Amino acid sequence: MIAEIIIDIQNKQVNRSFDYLIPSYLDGIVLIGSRVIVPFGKLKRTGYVINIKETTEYKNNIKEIIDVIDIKRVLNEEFIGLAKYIAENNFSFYATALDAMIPTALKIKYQKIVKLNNFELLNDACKELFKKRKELVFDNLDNDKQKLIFEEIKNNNVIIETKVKCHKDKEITMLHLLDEAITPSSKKGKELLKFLIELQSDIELSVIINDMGFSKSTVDTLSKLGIISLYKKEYKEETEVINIPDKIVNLTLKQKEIFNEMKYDSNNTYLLHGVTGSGKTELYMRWIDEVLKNNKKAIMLVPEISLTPQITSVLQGRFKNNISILHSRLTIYEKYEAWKKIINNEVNIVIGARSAIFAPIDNLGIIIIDECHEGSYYQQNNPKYSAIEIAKLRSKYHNCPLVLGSATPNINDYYYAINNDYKLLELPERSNGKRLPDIEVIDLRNELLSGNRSVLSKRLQEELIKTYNKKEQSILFINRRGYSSFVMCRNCGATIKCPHCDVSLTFHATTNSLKCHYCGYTTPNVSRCKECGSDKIRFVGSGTEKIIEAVNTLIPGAKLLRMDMDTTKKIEDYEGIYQSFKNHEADVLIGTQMLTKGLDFENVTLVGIVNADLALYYPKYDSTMIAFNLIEQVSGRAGRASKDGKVILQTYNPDHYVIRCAKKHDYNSFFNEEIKRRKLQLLPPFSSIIEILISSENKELCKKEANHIKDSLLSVSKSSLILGPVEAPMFKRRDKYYYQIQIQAVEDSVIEKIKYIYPLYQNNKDIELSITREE
DNA sequence: AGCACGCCGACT
DNA sequence: GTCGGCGTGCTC
Repeated sequence: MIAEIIIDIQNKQVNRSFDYLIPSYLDGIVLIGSRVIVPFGKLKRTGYVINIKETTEYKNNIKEIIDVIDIKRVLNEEFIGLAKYIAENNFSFYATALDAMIPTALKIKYQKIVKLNNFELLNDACKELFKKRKELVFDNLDNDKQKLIFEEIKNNNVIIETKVKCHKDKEITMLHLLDEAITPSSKKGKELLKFLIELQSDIELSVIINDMGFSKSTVDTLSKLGIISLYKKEYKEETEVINIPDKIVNLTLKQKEIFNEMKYDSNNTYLLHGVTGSGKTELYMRWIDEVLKNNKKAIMLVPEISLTPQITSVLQGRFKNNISILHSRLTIYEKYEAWKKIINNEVNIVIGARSAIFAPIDNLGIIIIDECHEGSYYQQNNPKYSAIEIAKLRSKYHNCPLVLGSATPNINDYYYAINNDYKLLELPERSNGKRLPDIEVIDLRNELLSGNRSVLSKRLQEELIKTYNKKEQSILFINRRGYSSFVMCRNCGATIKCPHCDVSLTFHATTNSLKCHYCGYTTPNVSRCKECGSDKIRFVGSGTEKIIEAVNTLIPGAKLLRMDMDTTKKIEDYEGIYQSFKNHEADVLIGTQMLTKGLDFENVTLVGIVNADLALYYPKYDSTMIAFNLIEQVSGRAGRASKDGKVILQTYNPDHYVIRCAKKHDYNSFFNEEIKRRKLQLLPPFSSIIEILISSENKELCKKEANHIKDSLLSVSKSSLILGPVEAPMFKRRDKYYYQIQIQAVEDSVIEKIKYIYPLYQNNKDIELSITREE
């Protein structure tokens, strides 16, 4: 038999299958989805079997498969199909796509162990091998003995198990200040000491070197002098299982109606449109329950940030140890353990972020994607794919329903739903009967006119005080981090920019430094303008720290908590802040995007959106939708329990339809406005859009190539609208320049051309292409 | 990816 | 004359 094999090399030139002969002793062992070792040119490489056939077209000498890696295959026909889809539709290599479906642990060190199943039935030569032992290391056996073992596998007398060498958990080196009385002799050493004294806490070595720019030798010197000590900290996630007791909630009439709409033996896509707090999770669990009753299994995807005790503990409470939770922060080994459990049918439910859509579940009964509008379901690279697309394919393969749940569905999804491509399930009310919080819109132009220079409007100030006095909690939302968005010289107007990227540096008060939000470049704060020497440097914009300052001044007694990328680098930080705010250890929570998602605080009655406009002006066609979603999600944090909530939204654009519709929590009106605009401008879902991002360290070359690409696209286009090339929203980042071309109303001829052009740049070291397609 | 073949410049 | 640069092409 002949095997079609994809070689595990991510390169355009070998991005196709090669035929190999399956030696007879591997017949029935090498299957579709097996990983094998093959001779490839002068080297040995691993390969994936994607098909098995009788004959080959290849005219030259065909080579034999050397060995199988997994006796029990790690992939099957379904996953080979998915990989094919990803490779052919997302501009990625077969090898990359296949690689994404296998747990990392299996790719590194593994050992095949031969275990005895039935000693008596073994042939004599094998009996000899097992005389003294119960198990053997397969790789230590010579070729002939291995062949004997293969026979015994087929007869089921021995079993092969793969043992993965446990990887040590990642360790990070920490720097600790021991004795600040000793003075180092070097200039750099003094600088570092001063920094550490000001910092008042331990810090990662990597931050000192990569972000602060100190050298390892400076650190070593201080360590030798006994000023600091270095120690290793384990970087490990202990997922604490908080088994909250399961409370069975009675479904409302509306919920019951929706619950009964589910057709379990169909591959329907359902769009569950339910406002925050409408009880979507309870429905998910009931559907899963039904599926389990039919001896089928379930996958549920949630955005990464929701993978915190809140939602997982609810599900764990209901389904106990029948559920496997796939964190992205699990160690390689833990992920492998979870994967093995799924393959061995020890769990029937998988919950996880994007990549959990590849969970090796064989008997799927339902797939649920919560908060389906979230961008995190798209993987940008290696390989590029949409978990929702994959979910649709798996739903077809298993003939099981797919549920997309959201309070603010993507325009496209809602459009498909009202056109009956999806089944629309509407859940318009909160399950506790509470109204959604009122949104009060504050026109910031009036604030400025009346002389209020604070980042907080008069009304927001009043409400903050009122809430504090009632001993209730508030959340302030801002979508910028750091103290201010940028630092500017009042005298000459110069801003301080990152030397590697086209962005202004952000001032961070805690370290008194300027940091590039994008590449992490950090430099000490300056007191004088580098251009004109003036000391009139001021901070423009309003980041988290500035708001904290304003609230501190407003209510000196209030305890504040901050949640942004600076305070919340790890999931534990997030959980810590979440728990502490939930326990009312602080009165006001101030933060960025992070706090828009899934947080459930009973005592929060006020939400302030400090500036709603920033999201509106992001230069992408769907920025309006993102802004609307953001406002809805943040508002949903107010008044979740018995108390009514209130939202204060500050904006310079009170008349914008996004703000008008969000004020009334009116998704349908927003949808109608938005779909009108999209129809007019020929944007998705009325056409598909392709964005080509061309990047290079050489600005001129980049521009030249971008124009070149545009010209060749124009030559095949009849009616497509080809825009650009223009400088991308962030023109320069990490020392590279970015140009973009946007294509609307994409024709097949243009797609074909792109498929032709893309590989041409694959091996180009100077130019990089990135292509995104939206339907 | 890795390796061979092949065609031009600066050296013992 | 040849050693070695890296452009191009091939691997079942």
